[in-house]
Amino acid sequence: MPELPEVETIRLGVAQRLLGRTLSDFAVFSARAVRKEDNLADFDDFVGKPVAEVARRGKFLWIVFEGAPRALMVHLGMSGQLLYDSPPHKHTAATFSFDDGGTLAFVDQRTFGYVRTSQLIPTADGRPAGEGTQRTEIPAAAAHIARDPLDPHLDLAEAAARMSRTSSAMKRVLLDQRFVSGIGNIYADETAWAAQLNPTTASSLLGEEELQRVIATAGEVMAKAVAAGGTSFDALYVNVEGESGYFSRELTAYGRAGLPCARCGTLIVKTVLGGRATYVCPSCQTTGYRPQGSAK
DNA sequence: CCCGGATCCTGCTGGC
DNA sequence: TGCCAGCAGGATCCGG
Repeated sequence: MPELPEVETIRLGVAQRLLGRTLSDFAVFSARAVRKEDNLADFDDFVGKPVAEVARRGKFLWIVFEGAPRALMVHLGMSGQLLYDSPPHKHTAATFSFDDGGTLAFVDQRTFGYVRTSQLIPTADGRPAGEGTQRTEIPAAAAHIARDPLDPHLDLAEAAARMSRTSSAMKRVLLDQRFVSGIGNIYADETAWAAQLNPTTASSLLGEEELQRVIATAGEVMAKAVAAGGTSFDALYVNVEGESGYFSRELTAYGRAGLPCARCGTLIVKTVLGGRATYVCPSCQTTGYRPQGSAK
C-alpha cells in the first residue's frame, strides 16, 4: 500500500495514540503475518512496558518499548493497515491492547505485510535511525534499508553517487530501497514527472548532480503528500483512525492515462516498466539529458 | 556482483 | 448475468 507518505501518516497516528501507553496484551490470528524468526516469547517481552517511540525509516515502521532490547517492527506490504479501535475485520492478523483500553489492530488483506520483533542495533553512521526517534539504534531487520529523502541525516551526495553507478532505468533505481527508501510506484512516477525525466532513462546517464536533484524532488513531492495525509483511492489506504488522505487530488502522472499533462497538455501515457504500471508525459518528460545542465 | 523477472496473496474490475 | 483474466501504493529471491 503504503509508500512513505502513507506510512508516515500512520506513524503519526500511532504515536498520538500509543506514546506512553503500556502494552497489556496481544493476540495473533494469522501465522503468516508474524515472521517465523519470532516466537511468541519475543512479543511477550513487550507486555507491561510503555511505548517510548514510534519510528520510521522509508516504509518500515517500528515501536520501541521502554527497556526492551528488541523493537516491534511492522511492514505494511501492499495492503497492510494499522487501525486503532476499529471493529473486528476479516483480515485482522494481530491485535495489541493497551492500558487505556484501546487496541491497535494489524489488518492485511493481501498478506504481504508482517509484524515481527527485531533486535535494535547501532546505526551504521551513528546518527538517529529515522523519523520519530532520537536513538542511534535501528531494528536489525531494517538496517539494510537506506535513509529516505525526508531524513535530515541522508547523505545526498553519497546516495546520488551510488545511483550513478547503476545502469538500470531511473525509476527502477528510485524503487530500490537500498539507494534511497520510501519511494513506491506512485511517488516514483510523480517524482519523474516533477523532475521532467523519462523514467526509462538509465540512472548512469544522469550524473550525480542531476540524481541529487531527483532525490530532492522526491522529497518535495512526498513532503506535500504527507501534508495531505497521504494518497487514498479507496478504503484500503487509510490512517489509524480509518480516514483517507487527499493527495490523490494532486497526482500529476500516476493513474492519469489519457488525461492531459498539467504542464504541457499532452496526454499522459501508461506503459510498463519493471513489471509496474508507469505513467509518463511523452512530451515533457525527456530522456534526462539537460543540454545546458551542470549535470556532467 | 549486477540485472531483470518471477513470486508470494486476496479481492475487485472490465471485457467477453 | 456470470465468469475469469488481469491488475493492485512491495520486497525478496533466483536464474542468467
